[in-house]
Amino acid sequence: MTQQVSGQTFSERPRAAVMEDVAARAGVSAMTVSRVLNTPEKVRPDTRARVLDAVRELGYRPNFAARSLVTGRSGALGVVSFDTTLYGPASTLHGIEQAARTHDYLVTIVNVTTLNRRSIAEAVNRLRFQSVDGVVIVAPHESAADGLHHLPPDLPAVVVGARESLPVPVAAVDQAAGAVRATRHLLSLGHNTVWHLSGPEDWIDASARVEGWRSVLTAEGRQIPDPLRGDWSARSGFEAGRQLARDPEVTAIFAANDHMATGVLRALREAGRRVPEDVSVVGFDDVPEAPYLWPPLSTVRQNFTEVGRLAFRLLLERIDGRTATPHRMIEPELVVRESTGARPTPR
Amino acid sequence: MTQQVSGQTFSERPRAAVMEDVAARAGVSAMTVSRVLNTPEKVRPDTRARVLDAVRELGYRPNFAARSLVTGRSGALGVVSFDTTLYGPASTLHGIEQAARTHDYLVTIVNVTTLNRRSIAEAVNRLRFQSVDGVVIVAPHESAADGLHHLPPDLPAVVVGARESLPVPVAAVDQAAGAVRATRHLLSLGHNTVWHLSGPEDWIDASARVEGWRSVLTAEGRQIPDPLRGDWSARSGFEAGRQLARDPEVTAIFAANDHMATGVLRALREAGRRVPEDVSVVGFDDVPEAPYLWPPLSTVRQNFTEVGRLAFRLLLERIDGRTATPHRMIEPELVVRESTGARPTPR
DNA sequence: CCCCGAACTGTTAGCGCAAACACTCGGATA
DNA sequence: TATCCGAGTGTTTGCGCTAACAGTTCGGGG
Repeated sequence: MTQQVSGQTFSERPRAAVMEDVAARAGVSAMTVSRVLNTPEKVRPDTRARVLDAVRELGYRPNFAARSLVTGRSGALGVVSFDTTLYGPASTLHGIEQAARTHDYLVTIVNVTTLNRRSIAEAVNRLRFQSVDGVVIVAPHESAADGLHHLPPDLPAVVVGARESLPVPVAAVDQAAGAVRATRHLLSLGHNTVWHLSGPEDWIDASARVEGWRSVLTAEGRQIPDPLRGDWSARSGFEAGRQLARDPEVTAIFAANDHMATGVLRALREAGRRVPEDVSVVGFDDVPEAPYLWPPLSTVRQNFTEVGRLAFRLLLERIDGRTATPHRMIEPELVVRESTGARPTPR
Repeated sequence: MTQQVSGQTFSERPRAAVMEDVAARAGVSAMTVSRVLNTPEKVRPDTRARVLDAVRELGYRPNFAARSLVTGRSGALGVVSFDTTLYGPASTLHGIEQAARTHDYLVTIVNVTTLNRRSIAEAVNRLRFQSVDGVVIVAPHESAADGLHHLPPDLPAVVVGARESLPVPVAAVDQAAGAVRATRHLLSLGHNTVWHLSGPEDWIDASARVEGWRSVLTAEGRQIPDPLRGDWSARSGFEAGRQLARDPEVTAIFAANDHMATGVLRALREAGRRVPEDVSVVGFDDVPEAPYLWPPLSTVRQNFTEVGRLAFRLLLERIDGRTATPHRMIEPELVVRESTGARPTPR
């Protein structure tokens, strides 16, 4: 059955080696090869060596589909995320992937455009049928909660960034604590109160930051201005900033993320209000460019990479059947730069 | 084994339905179910409807592992990327994932910390081990070229952002063309020449932008200043900006990305040089916050999402055995905002 | 010297699906 | 009327692997 001219009819290359080929070459049964690969300690050292030689010589790689069909395991993890172009989710994903890689897991991602019960179920199902061993769900929206309460009970899952206690472990940054730090910092500089530009309504991080900010003002007996609402974008920060710039009472602004703070900075400039001489501004996230804005932005740093690592650790505990820590918080850190200063002395 | 009320979202059933269950419910054989799913036109409409009803009622989803075992396909794609927290790679990944999802492909990612022959081979092998149907390699480094020339010939692959012609299809943005546009724009505003802050040495995008910039200056017979070198970060932009601010000759700066441009803007401010009255600045990328910097940054927009989509399309052609377009360029677009203006009239 | 169990290796079966082939049946064809 | 045809469906088989169980070997205790 010689192959003649090209024709590309059938690959002239011999088929990829399968377990049986390795077994034949090593003079053992396929089962022994399987054992060498999965439970090497149960095979006599010299047999093991012979098998491993054969594996190497044939360039054998086990067929993932076959293994996964019979074991129900895949060595892959699923990540359901909302929008991986945002700085936070992208960094979290990166942290998860990094941790997974060092433990020989692969990461499969599914982005969803909306977070609700149906979209989460659908994404999880897609992953489940790819036989992932577990899923991490990055769910920064309040509206995701419903979906998170109805995850399939037999699939190890971990949630990143959810608020309340769930039937699954949660890894999150303590948003409220970050907001508390930002607000206290501004008050400590002498400002009478702090205006807040919050994130969009449905976001957990946004409302947690509002709560942290409000709690400090309440505790200190300060006036609590109505928070303005943005959508995380620099554009919305700019618009809110224009509004705030008009009010001479405003001397301290806490923006719920750095991009909005960027817009606020610009709006203040354009309105002729100097930062930090006239108005102090604090952001949230500590995006890489924050130190190089003008002026360098004081902000609250969230260690997303750490969150990703934590999420992976929790998931691994789940997969291995160890009882997992139910809820773990990572503390954010206030980073003071030059966008915050003492309250201007009233003339 | 009665089902309780249940919110249809996930089956409480101990075992998920398999094809045989669907077949039994529809009163047909498993093979017919398989045909309904794969080649519906070969099944009589009423039979097809009965089967689809059964599929819906049982919440049946085919088992990927089993299908993949028999077809040799997995419905998963691999993406090898360098650093998915950078804006460009993250957006590209997002574009790939989006395109893949609409075609019912899943995306598995592997990040590498360095791009060389070994790391690429290693990443590709990990993916291959998972039986991905093909891989997209996002390889923005010159040093990746070696690895890209030695990809396994039997695995469909596509490269994003490589420069030269490779044995595999390439999807890329025409970086040089973008640089040409930015440089021409500045010259057309009356500047005598344009200073360039480039990206790090090993990056293809960086050197392509240098070439585009240099070619325009050469063609127009302008003085060609030594380009400064940054590392994409706002920090490096800031440092370069301080240096440039000292030289009164400098009236036009083309920074190789927006983050560096952000740093340049700040350095110029601090040195008391106004933008755009004294110095014009152009960036590259059009990051979301670019319109909200102060002043709004003129820049070159790269449509990363489109690149991702293109890469997926090329890969799909490869997988399906159609002859793929070897090299496809996407044109970047100059976006003029307020950081560029006429050359200051020399006193 | 035999029996027994631990350590190792082999055999059988089947995971869920689709390719290949076999069958059925009604209508068109000669 | 006998035959063919082909659309529609069923049956068999095996993809490559591992779980479960069945042998085999070997050394030590009775």
